[in-house]
Amino acid sequence: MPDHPIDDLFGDAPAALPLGAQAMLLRGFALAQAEALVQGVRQVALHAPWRRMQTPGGKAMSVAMTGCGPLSWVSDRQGYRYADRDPLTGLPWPAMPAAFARLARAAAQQAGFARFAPDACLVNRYEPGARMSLHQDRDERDLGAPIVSVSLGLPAVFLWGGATRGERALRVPLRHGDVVVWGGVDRLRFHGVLPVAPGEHPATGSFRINLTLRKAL
DNA sequence: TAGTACCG
DNA sequence: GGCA
Repeated sequence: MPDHPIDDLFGDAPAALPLGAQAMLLRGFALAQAEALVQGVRQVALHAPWRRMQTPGGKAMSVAMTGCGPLSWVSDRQGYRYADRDPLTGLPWPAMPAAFARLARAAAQQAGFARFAPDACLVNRYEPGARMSLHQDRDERDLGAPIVSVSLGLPAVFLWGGATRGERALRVPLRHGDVVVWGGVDRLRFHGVLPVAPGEHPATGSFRINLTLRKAL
């Protein structure tokens, strides 16, 4: 039996599910905007190409990334940071598509965070087998703003952990159009993504796309 | 340690 | 899944 009320979310569920005191899964929240969001991702990737970043330890991540907005998150042997230019091209990151910021603000408000104004969007592209190990989003200056994470295309299992790496992580299935918002006391929760299973989705083909919107400054 | 290897 |  589950030792958490939402330990198994593979079945049908309400449109909004609490993952913590200040963390919420908004099922299908981005569905109506999904086409515009995917088109925005294509536009961003034209100017800031997909690349697999290196961890500070020198290992390549399995997830291909790009970004948009005044700032975007980067990782290399030097460490994690936000940069105002794409290290690959030397150019400023592409502007954040209006649909991204609009969706993020609406999702944040729905989850109880008013006036969320993201200035950074990290775009993650998962091919089958790609994963993200348990980590914290802690490179933003102002940890008062929430994180808004939008799932598009292939489904994935989201790992929703605790304040320490050791705490058992909840397994949350995420599908096309789902949005997860976390902030406040849950802002530094560990989280990750299990390896994505092979498949095809009408919106994204053989990929899962994840938009992660933050206030970096 | 936003990763992988190896062990049970 | 847990450990280094």
